[in-house]
Amino acid sequence: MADLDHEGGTPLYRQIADIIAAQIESGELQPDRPIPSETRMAEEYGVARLTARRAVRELVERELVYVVRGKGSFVRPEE
Amino acid sequence: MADLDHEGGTPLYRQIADIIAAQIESGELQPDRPIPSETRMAEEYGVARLTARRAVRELVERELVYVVRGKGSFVRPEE
DNA sequence: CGAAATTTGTTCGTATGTATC
DNA sequence: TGATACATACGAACAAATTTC
Repeated sequence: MADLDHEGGTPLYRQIADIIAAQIESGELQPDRPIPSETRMAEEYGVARLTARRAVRELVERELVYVVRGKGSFVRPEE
Repeated sequence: MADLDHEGGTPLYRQIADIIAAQIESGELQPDRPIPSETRMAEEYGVARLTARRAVRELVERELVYVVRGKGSFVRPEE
């Protein structure tokens, strides 16, 4: 699992964000349920925590995720 | 705010360092109080974090600032 | 009540690659 | 050729909120 392209074009954080986004849109990750923690994602995809963190930031900017400090990051429910 | 001269002569990092230095000398930034973080400065002046970092290095070389890893950069108190 | 574990938040430290002047 | 500057990425330290026991 979690084969990222370390070569050219797409940054790792965006690749990860795209994977999570797909899981949200497929319903694999459900509204108001947590997505994997930054630490978990870092392990999962073999990246640094900060890179996982950037992926989460991307998802927040895409309005797919909201974050609660000390608790986790969650799938944003539909309007 | 924070209009830097992207044209000729003075490097961006030195321009930023000069701005911070002026704020220190005016008392706007006080001894043992933090100066803006590298990330903050990067946003503020529209430069890369590494460029902000070079500005901080300049200030350290001028003995106006000291840096503590994981905490921040601070105005160096008078002798 | 408190201590520990988990999780996000923020900061500086470092390295590589690319582009521009 | 060298200095400047940007983007990405990993590492390390510290801080704060939350949960669990």
